[in-house]
Amino acid sequence: MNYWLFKTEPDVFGIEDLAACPQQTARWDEIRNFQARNYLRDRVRTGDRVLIYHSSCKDVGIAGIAEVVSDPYADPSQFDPQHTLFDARATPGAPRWFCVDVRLLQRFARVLPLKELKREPALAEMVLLRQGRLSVQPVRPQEWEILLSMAD
DNA sequence: GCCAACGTTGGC
DNA sequence: GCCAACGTTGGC
Repeated sequence: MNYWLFKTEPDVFGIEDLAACPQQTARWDEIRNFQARNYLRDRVRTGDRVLIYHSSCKDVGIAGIAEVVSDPYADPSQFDPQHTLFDARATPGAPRWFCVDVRLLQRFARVLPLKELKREPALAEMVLLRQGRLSVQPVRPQEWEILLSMAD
């Protein structure tokens, strides 16, 4: 079982939107970055745990945790000519982009601010703090534990 | 809205 | 394959 951090813009789809979905479950799709795609396709599996991270918004930080409830499958949006993320180079036999389904496990009482993560020495090696612009990224088990204790 | 960082594209 | 130009992400 692996740990991940998924970024989302809450103005588009945030943790409150996930909470409002049937079974608090939604498709995590529209990933169009190769590094993120490779993690999704090759490493993310049913049962993995995910930090839901809110970006480009007022309260930037970790909003809660979710569980991956499907193995990766072809992101349907790549095949839809009406979709802004339609990819003419993708076919059902050779999809280029992938998604998974996630189910909300816990919405934190408060969004754990990015500012606090930056202050915590034990989190200095987090991918989130080391590399920008990666919407699906691995989280180390020890980082996961620290983050959950910080959220209490 | 600014702008730094970084990914992608395309000419050569 | 290099690298400049361009586009996007994302914090502030």
